[in-house]
Amino acid sequence: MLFIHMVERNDTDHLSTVLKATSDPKRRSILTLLAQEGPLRITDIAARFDISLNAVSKHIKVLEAAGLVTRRTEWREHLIEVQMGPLSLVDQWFNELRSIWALRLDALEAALKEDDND
Amino acid sequence: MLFIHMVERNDTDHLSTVLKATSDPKRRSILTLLAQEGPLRITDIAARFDISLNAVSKHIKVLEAAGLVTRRTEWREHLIEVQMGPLSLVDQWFNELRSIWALRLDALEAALKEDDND
DNA sequence: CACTCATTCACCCCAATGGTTGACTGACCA
DNA sequence: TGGTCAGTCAACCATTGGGGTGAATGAGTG
Repeated sequence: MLFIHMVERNDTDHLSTVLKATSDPKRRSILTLLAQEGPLRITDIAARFDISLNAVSKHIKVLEAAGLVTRRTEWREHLIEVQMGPLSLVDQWFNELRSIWALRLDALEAALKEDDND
Repeated sequence: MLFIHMVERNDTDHLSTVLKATSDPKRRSILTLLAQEGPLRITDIAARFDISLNAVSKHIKVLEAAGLVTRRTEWREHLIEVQMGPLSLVDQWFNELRSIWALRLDALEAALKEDDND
């Protein structure tokens, strides 16, 4: 089983991890870079940003834990690839929140209409 | 001008703030509560969760800074109301990332087809 | 003016985060 | 086997973050 480190206790935790991972501008830049250039090595990523190799390595680990990135160790290099999957977890939660909110407004509106009839 | 504290230096910062604000499970719970029950006082919110009034006050400030919540000081109470607006900022960024990614895949596919013709 | 209630402020605590440097592992090359 | 390159580990530092307590503010109410 690959991606063991990506498994989370529950969805709430995973959602938190994804949101936190994307909340850092540098990590978002990394994701964008990977999206446009395809799989890259840690070293390549470090070269683009004014950041130490070590710092990039840590960022990648955070993204990896969120499942936003996977690692393909090929040859002696680690190829890092972006993954869009986890984003839908966020979409899902947002839409849930929005629908809960809309539901309440609908009920409120209905109640007001009811009031009109009195 | 209302919502001065909500104004951010730039969109990137605002996006980070929104993502960070939503990355905390307790804050997400607060947002959900507000979505289903409508505007509530800080005290009301604190009563639902096993958390001090002070902690809630801090969370609200974080959500407020992200624009995910607004405060209507009515009477002697602060009514906190959820705002869906900032969520679309995240949607937007996600969709941008996805389209950058898709674009690269399309180009790759085209290149492969080109290769077939040789 | 005194009292109460809602919220914030000022600190303190501790855990986590982003960053650094320097040493280490592991794979390939000569 | 010695060298070089990719990446991680370990230790450290400064900052932030979530939480708590107790005092202060500020707007009603009596």
